Amino acid sequence: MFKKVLIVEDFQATHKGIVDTLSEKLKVKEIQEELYCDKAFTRLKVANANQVPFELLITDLSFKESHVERKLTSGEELIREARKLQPDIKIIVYSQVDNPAKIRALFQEYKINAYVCKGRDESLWLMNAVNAVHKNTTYVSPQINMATTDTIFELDDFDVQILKELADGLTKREIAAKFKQNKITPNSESTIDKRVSKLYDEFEAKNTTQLIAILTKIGLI
Amino acid sequence: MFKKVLIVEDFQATHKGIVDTLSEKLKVKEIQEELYCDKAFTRLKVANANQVPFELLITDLSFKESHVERKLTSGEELIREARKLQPDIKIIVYSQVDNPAKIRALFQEYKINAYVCKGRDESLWLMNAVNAVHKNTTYVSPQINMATTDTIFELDDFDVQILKELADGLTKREIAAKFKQNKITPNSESTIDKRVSKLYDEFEAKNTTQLIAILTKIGLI
DNA sequence: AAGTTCCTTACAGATATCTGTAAGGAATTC
DNA sequence: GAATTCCTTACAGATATCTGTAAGGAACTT
Repeated sequence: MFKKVLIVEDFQATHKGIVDTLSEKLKVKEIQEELYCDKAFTRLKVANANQVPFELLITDLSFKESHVERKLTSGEELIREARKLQPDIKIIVYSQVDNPAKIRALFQEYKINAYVCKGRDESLWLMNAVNAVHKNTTYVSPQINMATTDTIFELDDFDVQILKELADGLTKREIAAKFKQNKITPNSESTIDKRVSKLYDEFEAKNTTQLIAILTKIGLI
Repeated sequence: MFKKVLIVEDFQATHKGIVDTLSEKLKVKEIQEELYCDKAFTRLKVANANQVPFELLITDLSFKESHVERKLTSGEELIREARKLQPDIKIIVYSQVDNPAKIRALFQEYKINAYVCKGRDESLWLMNAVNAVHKNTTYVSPQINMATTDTIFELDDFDVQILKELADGLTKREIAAKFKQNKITPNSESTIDKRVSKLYDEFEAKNTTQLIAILTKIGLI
Protein backbone atom coordinates (compact mmCIF):
# COMPACT_ATOMS: atom_id res chain seq x y z
CA MET A 1 0.00 0.00 0.00
CA PHE A 2 0.99 3.63 -0.41
CA LYS A 3 3.14 4.98 2.34
CA LYS A 4 3.05 8.69 1.77
CA VAL A 5 -0.11 10.50 0.70
CA LEU A 6 -1.09 14.15 0.35
CA ILE A 7 -4.70 15.25 0.67
CA VAL A 8 -5.75 18.63 -0.69
CA GLU A 9 -9.28 19.78 0.03
CA ASP A 10 -10.64 23.00 1.45
CA PHE A 11 -13.63 21.48 3.21
CA GLN A 12 -12.09 20.96 6.59
CA ALA A 13 -14.83 18.71 7.85
CA THR A 14 -14.21 16.33 4.99
CA HIS A 15 -10.57 15.80 5.91
CA LYS A 16 -11.35 13.62 8.87
CA GLY A 17 -13.42 11.26 6.80
CA ILE A 18 -10.71 10.82 4.21
CA VAL A 19 -7.94 10.47 6.73
CA ASP A 20 -9.92 7.87 8.68
CA THR A 21 -10.47 5.82 5.56
CA LEU A 22 -6.83 5.94 4.59
CA SER A 23 -5.29 5.36 7.98
CA GLU A 24 -7.70 2.91 9.57
CA LYS A 25 -8.83 0.87 6.64
CA LEU A 26 -5.91 1.14 4.27
CA LYS A 27 -3.15 1.46 6.84
CA VAL A 28 -1.47 4.36 5.13
CA LYS A 29 1.26 5.58 7.45
CA GLU A 30 2.07 9.11 6.42
CA ILE A 31 -0.90 11.26 5.53
CA GLN A 32 -0.44 14.97 5.10
CA GLU A 33 -3.27 17.43 4.59
CA GLU A 34 -3.50 20.84 2.96
CA LEU A 35 -6.27 23.40 2.52
CA TYR A 36 -4.60 25.41 -0.23
CA CYS A 37 -3.31 24.40 -3.63
CA ASP A 38 -0.22 26.59 -3.39
CA LYS A 39 0.84 25.13 -0.07
CA ALA A 40 0.14 21.66 -1.35
CA PHE A 41 2.37 22.22 -4.34
CA THR A 42 5.12 23.51 -2.08
CA ARG A 43 4.89 20.31 -0.06
CA LEU A 44 5.19 18.26 -3.21
CA LYS A 45 8.26 20.22 -4.27
CA VAL A 46 9.95 19.97 -0.90
CA ALA A 47 9.26 16.26 -0.59
CA ASN A 48 10.58 15.72 -4.06
CA ALA A 49 13.70 17.76 -3.46
CA ASN A 50 14.39 15.80 -0.29
CA GLN A 51 13.96 12.56 -2.19
CA VAL A 52 11.02 11.45 -0.07
CA PRO A 53 8.33 12.16 -2.66
CA PHE A 54 4.63 11.64 -2.16
CA GLU A 55 3.29 8.55 -3.89
CA LEU A 56 -0.32 9.62 -4.08
CA LEU A 57 -2.11 12.93 -4.36
CA ILE A 58 -5.80 13.13 -3.51
CA THR A 59 -7.28 16.47 -4.44
CA ASP A 60 -10.55 18.30 -4.86
CA LEU A 61 -11.15 20.43 -7.94
CA SER A 62 -12.78 23.56 -6.61
CA PHE A 63 -11.35 25.71 -3.88
CA LYS A 64 -13.11 28.69 -2.41
CA GLU A 65 -11.45 32.05 -2.57
CA SER A 66 -9.92 33.47 0.54
CA HIS A 67 -7.94 36.46 1.69
CA VAL A 68 -4.76 34.52 0.97
CA GLU A 69 -3.36 35.41 -2.42
CA ARG A 70 -3.10 32.37 -4.63
CA LYS A 71 -1.22 31.35 -7.71
CA LEU A 72 -2.92 28.00 -8.12
CA THR A 73 -6.62 28.61 -7.81
CA SER A 74 -8.05 25.26 -8.81
CA GLY A 75 -7.41 21.58 -8.44
CA GLU A 76 -6.81 21.33 -12.16
CA GLU A 77 -3.91 23.74 -11.97
CA LEU A 78 -2.46 21.86 -9.03
CA ILE A 79 -2.74 18.60 -10.93
CA ARG A 80 -1.09 20.07 -14.01
CA GLU A 81 1.85 21.36 -12.00
CA ALA A 82 2.10 18.17 -9.96
CA ARG A 83 2.28 16.11 -13.16
CA LYS A 84 5.04 18.34 -14.48
CA LEU A 85 7.01 18.12 -11.26
CA GLN A 86 6.56 14.43 -10.67
CA PRO A 87 5.23 12.60 -13.74
CA ASP A 88 4.88 9.26 -11.96
CA ILE A 89 2.80 10.46 -9.00
CA LYS A 90 -0.62 8.84 -8.68
CA ILE A 91 -3.51 11.26 -8.64
CA ILE A 92 -7.02 10.68 -7.37
CA VAL A 93 -9.51 13.48 -7.90
CA TYR A 94 -12.19 13.71 -5.24
CA SER A 95 -14.90 16.18 -6.09
CA GLN A 96 -18.64 16.68 -6.40
CA VAL A 97 -18.49 17.04 -10.17
CA ASP A 98 -20.59 14.31 -11.76
CA ASN A 99 -20.34 15.24 -15.40
CA PRO A 100 -18.86 12.37 -17.41
CA ALA A 101 -17.46 14.68 -20.09
CA LYS A 102 -15.59 16.75 -17.55
CA ILE A 103 -14.24 13.67 -15.82
CA ARG A 104 -13.20 12.12 -19.09
CA ALA A 105 -11.28 15.30 -19.85
CA LEU A 106 -9.39 14.95 -16.57
CA PHE A 107 -8.24 11.46 -17.48
CA GLN A 108 -7.26 12.52 -20.97
CA GLU A 109 -5.65 15.85 -20.27
CA TYR A 110 -4.01 15.31 -16.89
CA LYS A 111 -3.70 11.54 -16.84
CA ILE A 112 -5.36 11.29 -13.47
CA ASN A 113 -5.56 7.76 -12.11
CA ALA A 114 -8.96 7.75 -10.47
CA TYR A 115 -12.03 9.85 -9.93
CA VAL A 116 -14.20 9.64 -6.83
CA CYS A 117 -17.45 11.54 -6.67
CA LYS A 118 -18.42 13.00 -3.32
CA GLY A 119 -21.66 11.65 -1.99
CA ARG A 120 -23.17 8.66 -0.26
CA ASP A 121 -20.78 5.72 0.10
CA GLU A 122 -17.89 7.91 -0.88
CA SER A 123 -15.52 6.32 1.65
CA LEU A 124 -16.08 2.94 0.03
CA TRP A 125 -15.37 4.37 -3.40
CA LEU A 126 -12.31 6.12 -2.13
CA MET A 127 -10.99 2.81 -0.80
CA ASN A 128 -11.69 1.15 -4.12
CA ALA A 129 -9.96 3.98 -5.90
CA VAL A 130 -6.84 3.81 -3.75
CA ASN A 131 -6.66 0.04 -4.15
CA ALA A 132 -7.13 0.27 -7.90
CA VAL A 133 -4.54 2.99 -8.32
CA HIS A 134 -2.11 1.03 -6.20
CA LYS A 135 -2.50 -1.82 -8.67
CA ASN A 136 -1.78 0.59 -11.50
CA THR A 137 -5.31 0.60 -12.84
CA THR A 138 -7.78 3.43 -13.06
CA TYR A 139 -11.05 3.85 -11.20
CA VAL A 140 -14.21 5.91 -11.41
CA SER A 141 -16.82 5.77 -8.69
CA PRO A 142 -19.83 3.80 -9.86
CA GLN A 143 -22.55 6.45 -9.96
CA ILE A 144 -20.72 8.18 -12.78
CA ASN A 145 -21.92 6.68 -15.99
CA MET A 146 -18.93 7.09 -18.25
CA ALA A 147 -20.72 5.15 -20.97
CA THR A 148 -23.40 7.76 -21.52
CA THR A 149 -23.29 8.78 -25.12
CA ASP A 150 -25.23 11.97 -24.75
CA THR A 151 -22.41 13.99 -23.32
CA ILE A 152 -19.32 12.72 -25.02
CA PHE A 153 -19.23 15.44 -27.62
CA GLU A 154 -15.75 16.64 -28.01
CA LEU A 155 -15.77 20.37 -27.75
CA ASP A 156 -12.51 21.40 -29.32
CA ASP A 157 -10.68 24.51 -28.18
CA PHE A 158 -12.07 26.55 -31.03
CA ASP A 159 -15.65 25.71 -30.10
CA VAL A 160 -15.03 26.47 -26.48
CA GLN A 161 -13.49 29.80 -27.39
CA ILE A 162 -16.54 30.77 -29.41
CA LEU A 163 -18.87 29.66 -26.65
CA LYS A 164 -17.04 31.64 -24.02
CA GLU A 165 -17.20 34.78 -26.11
CA LEU A 166 -20.91 34.23 -26.70
CA ALA A 167 -21.46 33.76 -22.97
CA ASP A 168 -19.59 37.02 -22.57
CA GLY A 169 -22.17 38.77 -24.69
CA LEU A 170 -20.22 39.24 -27.92
CA THR A 171 -22.08 38.94 -31.20
CA LYS A 172 -20.77 36.55 -33.78
CA ARG A 173 -19.62 39.51 -35.84
CA GLU A 174 -17.62 40.79 -32.89
CA ILE A 175 -16.18 37.35 -32.29
CA ALA A 176 -15.09 37.12 -35.92
CA ALA A 177 -13.44 40.53 -35.62
CA LYS A 178 -11.71 39.57 -32.40
CA PHE A 179 -10.42 36.35 -33.89
CA LYS A 180 -9.05 38.21 -36.87
CA GLN A 181 -7.32 40.66 -34.57
CA ASN A 182 -5.83 37.85 -32.53
CA LYS A 183 -4.83 35.87 -35.62
CA ILE A 184 -7.07 32.99 -34.64
CA THR A 185 -8.24 30.99 -37.65
CA PRO A 186 -10.74 30.27 -38.96
CA ASN A 187 -12.33 33.60 -38.27
CA SER A 188 -15.17 34.36 -40.66
CA GLU A 189 -18.57 35.12 -39.27
CA SER A 190 -19.90 32.40 -41.51
CA THR A 191 -17.66 29.72 -40.07
CA ILE A 192 -18.58 30.75 -36.57
CA ASP A 193 -22.23 30.52 -37.57
CA LYS A 194 -21.63 27.03 -38.89
CA ARG A 195 -19.74 25.84 -35.86
CA VAL A 196 -22.40 27.02 -33.50
CA SER A 197 -25.16 25.54 -35.65
CA LYS A 198 -23.42 22.19 -35.48
CA LEU A 199 -23.40 22.44 -31.70
CA TYR A 200 -27.16 22.99 -31.81
CA ASP A 201 -27.51 19.53 -33.30
CA GLU A 202 -25.16 17.91 -30.84
CA PHE A 203 -26.70 19.42 -27.76
CA GLU A 204 -30.26 19.63 -29.09
CA ALA A 205 -30.46 23.36 -28.65
CA LYS A 206 -32.72 25.60 -30.68
CA ASN A 207 -30.71 28.77 -30.43
CA THR A 208 -27.62 30.32 -28.90
CA THR A 209 -29.33 31.18 -25.65
CA GLN A 210 -30.38 27.61 -24.99
CA LEU A 211 -27.00 26.27 -26.05
CA ILE A 212 -25.19 28.49 -23.58
CA ALA A 213 -27.69 27.59 -20.87
CA ILE A 214 -27.14 23.89 -21.44
CA LEU A 215 -23.37 24.09 -21.51
CA THR A 216 -23.19 26.39 -18.53
CA LYS A 217 -25.36 24.06 -16.51
CA ILE A 218 -23.25 21.01 -17.18
CA GLY A 219 -20.18 23.07 -16.49
CA LEU A 220 -18.43 22.78 -19.83
CA ILE A 221 -17.90 26.50 -20.14
CA MET B 1 -26.78 23.98 24.61
CA PHE B 2 -28.94 21.94 22.27
CA LYS B 3 -29.49 18.39 23.39
CA LYS B 4 -30.91 16.75 20.30
CA VAL B 5 -29.62 17.51 16.84
CA LEU B 6 -30.21 16.01 13.40
CA ILE B 7 -27.59 16.25 10.68
CA VAL B 8 -28.61 15.68 7.06
CA GLU B 9 -25.84 15.59 4.50
CA ASP B 10 -25.04 13.10 1.79
CA PHE B 11 -21.28 13.54 1.88
CA GLN B 12 -20.43 10.79 4.26
CA ALA B 13 -16.92 11.97 4.88
CA THR B 14 -18.23 15.30 6.07
CA HIS B 15 -20.35 13.76 8.81
CA LYS B 16 -17.42 13.01 11.04
CA GLY B 17 -16.23 16.58 10.99
CA ILE B 18 -19.61 17.95 11.93
CA VAL B 19 -20.26 15.38 14.60
CA ASP B 20 -16.83 16.00 16.14
CA THR B 21 -17.48 19.71 16.34
CA LEU B 22 -20.88 19.24 17.92
CA SER B 23 -20.02 16.53 20.39
CA GLU B 24 -16.51 17.46 21.46
CA LYS B 25 -16.60 21.20 21.37
CA LEU B 26 -20.25 21.94 21.97
CA LYS B 27 -21.07 18.94 24.16
CA VAL B 28 -24.22 18.06 22.26
CA LYS B 29 -25.43 14.76 23.63
CA GLU B 30 -27.71 13.27 21.05
CA ILE B 31 -26.60 13.64 17.47
CA GLN B 32 -28.37 11.71 14.76
CA GLU B 33 -27.22 11.57 11.14
CA GLU B 34 -29.01 10.94 7.88
CA LEU B 35 -27.92 10.67 4.26
CA TYR B 36 -31.36 11.11 2.71
CA CYS B 37 -33.91 13.88 3.03
CA ASP B 38 -36.85 11.49 3.18
CA LYS B 39 -35.38 9.47 6.00
CA ALA B 40 -34.46 12.63 7.83
CA PHE B 41 -38.02 13.89 7.60
CA THR B 42 -39.30 10.59 8.93
CA ARG B 43 -37.00 10.96 11.92
CA LEU B 44 -38.33 14.43 12.57
CA LYS B 45 -41.90 13.16 12.41
CA VAL B 46 -41.26 10.21 14.70
CA ALA B 47 -39.38 12.30 17.24
CA ASN B 48 -42.16 14.85 17.18
CA ALA B 49 -44.88 12.26 17.59
CA ASN B 50 -43.04 10.75 20.55
CA GLN B 51 -42.73 14.19 22.10
CA VAL B 52 -38.95 14.10 22.04
CA PRO B 53 -38.51 16.50 19.12
CA PHE B 54 -35.23 17.57 17.62
CA GLU B 55 -34.19 21.05 18.63
CA LEU B 56 -31.82 21.70 15.77
CA LEU B 57 -31.63 20.60 12.14
CA ILE B 58 -28.38 20.98 10.25
CA THR B 59 -28.80 20.24 6.58
CA ASP B 60 -27.08 20.54 3.24
CA LEU B 61 -28.99 21.87 0.24
CA SER B 62 -27.97 19.58 -2.60
CA PHE B 63 -28.27 15.82 -2.51
CA LYS B 64 -27.03 13.56 -5.24
CA GLU B 65 -29.47 11.28 -6.92
CA SER B 66 -29.38 7.62 -6.07
CA HIS B 67 -31.20 4.43 -6.85
CA VAL B 68 -33.45 5.08 -3.87
CA GLU B 69 -36.69 6.71 -4.91
CA ARG B 70 -37.15 10.04 -3.23
CA LYS B 71 -39.99 12.39 -2.46
CA LEU B 72 -37.85 15.13 -1.00
CA THR B 73 -34.99 15.69 -3.41
CA SER B 74 -33.38 18.81 -2.00
CA GLY B 75 -32.52 20.44 1.27
CA GLU B 76 -34.97 23.21 0.50
CA GLU B 77 -37.85 20.78 0.36
CA LEU B 78 -36.75 19.17 3.60
CA ILE B 79 -36.55 22.58 5.26
CA ARG B 80 -40.00 23.56 4.02
CA GLU B 81 -41.55 20.37 5.36
CA ALA B 82 -39.63 20.58 8.62
CA ARG B 83 -40.88 24.12 9.18
CA LYS B 84 -44.44 22.99 8.55
CA LEU B 85 -44.11 20.06 10.92
CA GLN B 86 -42.28 21.85 13.67
CA PRO B 87 -42.37 25.64 13.28
CA ASP B 88 -40.05 26.30 16.20
CA ILE B 89 -37.21 24.01 15.16
CA LYS B 90 -33.89 25.75 14.60
CA ILE B 91 -32.39 25.24 11.19
CA ILE B 92 -28.80 25.69 10.12
CA VAL B 93 -28.05 25.28 6.43
CA TYR B 94 -24.59 23.96 5.69
CA SER B 95 -23.74 24.04 2.01
CA GLN B 96 -21.20 25.13 -0.54
CA VAL B 97 -23.47 27.78 -2.01
CA ASP B 98 -21.86 31.19 -1.66
CA ASN B 99 -24.34 33.33 -3.49
CA PRO B 100 -25.70 36.06 -1.19
CA ALA B 101 -28.98 36.33 -3.10
CA LYS B 102 -29.69 32.66 -2.75
CA ILE B 103 -28.80 32.68 0.93
CA ARG B 104 -30.93 35.74 1.55
CA ALA B 105 -33.83 33.89 -0.05
CA LEU B 106 -33.37 31.01 2.40
CA PHE B 107 -33.67 33.34 5.36
CA GLN B 108 -36.68 35.07 3.90
CA GLU B 109 -38.58 32.15 2.52
CA TYR B 110 -37.83 29.38 5.00
CA LYS B 111 -36.85 31.40 8.04
CA ILE B 112 -33.64 29.48 8.48
CA ASN B 113 -31.62 30.51 11.52
CA ALA B 114 -28.07 30.32 10.22
CA TYR B 115 -26.08 29.68 7.11
CA VAL B 116 -22.63 28.11 7.12
CA CYS B 117 -20.62 27.93 3.93
CA LYS B 118 -18.50 24.85 3.43
CA GLY B 119 -14.83 25.61 3.13
CA ARG B 120 -11.78 26.48 5.17
CA ASP B 121 -12.49 27.12 8.86
CA GLU B 122 -15.96 25.71 8.47
CA SER B 123 -15.90 23.97 11.84
CA LEU B 124 -15.27 27.30 13.53
CA TRP B 125 -18.18 28.87 11.66
CA LEU B 126 -20.39 25.96 12.46
CA MET B 127 -19.63 26.41 16.15
CA ASN B 128 -20.40 30.10 15.89
CA ALA B 129 -23.61 29.31 14.08
CA VAL B 130 -24.79 26.80 16.66
CA ASN B 131 -23.97 29.19 19.48
CA ALA B 132 -25.74 32.07 17.79
CA VAL B 133 -28.82 30.04 17.00
CA HIS B 134 -28.92 28.78 20.55
CA LYS B 135 -29.07 32.41 21.66
CA ASN B 136 -31.96 32.96 19.26
CA THR B 137 -29.96 35.07 16.84
CA THR B 138 -29.07 34.39 13.25
CA TYR B 139 -25.65 33.76 11.78
CA VAL B 140 -23.98 33.73 8.39
CA SER B 141 -20.42 32.54 7.99
CA PRO B 142 -18.11 35.50 7.40
CA GLN B 143 -16.90 34.89 3.86
CA ILE B 144 -20.41 35.51 2.60
CA ASN B 145 -20.78 39.19 1.98
CA MET B 146 -24.47 39.74 2.53
CA ALA B 147 -23.98 43.47 2.08
CA THR B 148 -22.98 43.24 -1.56
CA THR B 149 -25.38 45.30 -3.56
CA ASP B 150 -24.49 43.81 -6.89
CA THR B 151 -26.47 40.64 -6.47
CA ILE B 152 -29.51 41.66 -4.49
CA PHE B 153 -31.71 42.16 -7.49
CA GLU B 154 -35.05 40.75 -6.76
CA LEU B 155 -35.99 38.52 -9.62
CA ASP B 156 -39.71 38.20 -9.27
CA ASP B 157 -41.51 35.05 -10.33
CA PHE B 158 -42.49 36.55 -13.65
CA ASP B 159 -38.89 37.37 -14.52
CA VAL B 160 -37.73 33.93 -13.51
CA GLN B 161 -40.42 32.34 -15.61
CA ILE B 162 -39.32 34.29 -18.67
CA LEU B 163 -35.69 33.45 -18.03
CA LYS B 164 -36.38 29.75 -17.69
CA GLU B 165 -38.26 29.69 -20.97
CA LEU B 166 -35.44 31.55 -22.67
CA ALA B 167 -32.92 29.09 -21.26
CA ASP B 168 -35.18 26.40 -22.67
CA GLY B 169 -34.73 27.85 -26.13
CA LEU B 170 -38.11 29.51 -26.63
CA THR B 171 -38.24 32.78 -28.54
CA LYS B 172 -39.92 35.73 -26.94
CA ARG B 173 -42.79 35.34 -29.35
CA GLU B 174 -43.24 31.75 -28.26
CA ILE B 175 -43.06 32.75 -24.63
CA ALA B 176 -45.76 35.37 -25.17
CA ALA B 177 -47.94 32.76 -26.86
CA LYS B 178 -47.36 30.27 -24.05
CA PHE B 179 -48.20 32.85 -21.41
CA LYS B 180 -51.41 33.72 -23.22
CA GLN B 181 -52.33 30.07 -23.40
CA ASN B 182 -51.63 29.59 -19.70
CA LYS B 183 -53.45 32.80 -18.75
CA ILE B 184 -50.29 34.30 -17.35
CA THR B 185 -50.30 38.08 -17.48
CA PRO B 186 -48.76 40.24 -18.69
CA ASN B 187 -48.12 38.34 -21.85
CA SER B 188 -47.32 40.61 -24.76
CA GLU B 189 -44.09 40.12 -26.62
CA SER B 190 -43.39 43.76 -26.00
CA THR B 191 -43.63 43.48 -22.25
CA ILE B 192 -41.38 40.47 -22.27
CA ASP B 193 -38.91 42.46 -24.34
CA LYS B 194 -39.04 45.25 -21.80
CA ARG B 195 -38.62 42.99 -18.81
CA VAL B 196 -35.62 41.28 -20.27
CA SER B 197 -34.09 44.59 -21.31
CA LYS B 198 -34.39 45.82 -17.75
CA LEU B 199 -32.53 42.73 -16.59
CA TYR B 200 -29.74 43.62 -19.01
CA ASP B 201 -29.20 46.81 -17.03
CA GLU B 202 -29.34 45.11 -13.67
CA PHE B 203 -26.94 42.34 -14.55
CA GLU B 204 -24.86 44.31 -17.03
CA ALA B 205 -25.56 41.95 -19.87
CA LYS B 206 -25.46 42.97 -23.51
CA ASN B 207 -27.89 40.39 -24.84
CA THR B 208 -30.03 37.42 -23.90
CA THR B 209 -27.23 34.94 -24.30
CA GLN B 210 -24.99 36.73 -21.83
CA LEU B 211 -27.85 37.28 -19.41
CA ILE B 212 -28.67 33.59 -19.32
CA ALA B 213 -25.00 32.73 -18.96
CA ILE B 214 -24.64 35.07 -15.99
CA LEU B 215 -27.77 33.90 -14.22
CA THR B 216 -27.05 30.25 -14.84
CA LYS B 217 -23.57 30.62 -13.43
CA ILE B 218 -24.71 32.22 -10.21
CA GLY B 219 -27.43 29.63 -9.95
CA LEU B 220 -30.46 31.88 -10.01
CA ILE B 221 -32.17 29.90 -12.74
C1' DA C 1 -4.30 13.78 -62.49
C1' DA C 2 -9.00 13.45 -61.51
C1' DG C 3 -12.33 12.68 -57.98
C1' DT C 4 -13.85 12.96 -53.24
C1' DT C 5 -14.37 14.94 -48.95
C1' DC C 6 -13.95 18.43 -45.67
C1' DC C 7 -13.35 23.07 -44.25
C1' DT C 8 -13.61 27.99 -45.00
C1' DT C 9 -15.83 31.77 -46.75
C1' DA C 10 -19.34 34.89 -49.06
C1' DC C 11 -23.81 36.00 -49.69
C1' DA C 12 -28.87 36.15 -49.31
C1' DG C 13 -33.39 35.72 -47.35
C1' DA C 14 -36.37 34.71 -43.45
C1' DT C 15 -36.74 35.27 -38.38
C1' DA C 16 -35.59 37.05 -34.05
C1' DT C 17 -33.65 40.54 -31.12
C1' DC C 18 -33.17 44.98 -29.40
C1' DT C 19 -34.39 49.77 -28.81
C1' DG C 20 -37.07 53.46 -29.44
C1' DT C 21 -41.72 56.08 -29.52
C1' DA C 22 -46.29 56.42 -28.40
C1' DA C 23 -50.95 55.42 -26.67
C1' DG C 24 -54.10 53.73 -23.17
C1' DG C 25 -55.30 51.98 -18.50
C1' DA C 26 -54.74 51.45 -13.40
C1' DA C 27 -53.16 53.15 -9.18
C1' DT C 28 -51.45 56.95 -6.49
C1' DT C 29 -50.73 61.80 -5.31
C1' DC C 30 -52.02 66.31 -4.84
C1' DG D 1 -61.02 65.28 -10.42
C1' DA D 2 -56.70 66.49 -12.46
C1' DA D 3 -51.94 65.32 -12.56
C1' DT D 4 -48.47 61.99 -12.05
C1' DT D 5 -46.45 57.65 -12.22
C1' DC D 6 -46.15 53.01 -13.53
C1' DC D 7 -47.26 49.16 -16.34
C1' DT D 8 -48.91 47.07 -20.56
C1' DT D 9 -49.19 47.01 -25.26
C1' DA D 10 -48.52 48.10 -30.34
C1' DC D 11 -45.57 49.25 -33.78
C1' DA D 12 -41.38 50.38 -36.40
C1' DG D 13 -36.61 50.42 -37.72
C1' DA D 14 -31.90 48.85 -37.06
C1' DT D 15 -29.14 44.74 -35.87
C1' DA D 16 -28.32 40.05 -35.11
C1' DT D 17 -29.38 35.25 -35.75
C1' DC D 18 -30.22 31.27 -38.35
C1' DT D 19 -30.32 28.55 -42.49
C1' DG D 20 -29.56 27.75 -47.03
C1' DT D 21 -26.69 27.75 -51.46
C1' DA D 22 -22.56 28.04 -53.70
C1' DA D 23 -17.63 28.70 -54.73
C1' DG D 24 -12.81 27.90 -53.76
C1' DG D 25 -8.92 25.55 -51.45
C1' DA D 26 -6.49 21.80 -48.85
C1' DA D 27 -5.91 17.02 -47.89
C1' DC D 28 -6.68 12.51 -49.12
C1' DT D 29 -8.06 8.52 -52.28
C1' DT D 30 -7.94 6.09 -56.29
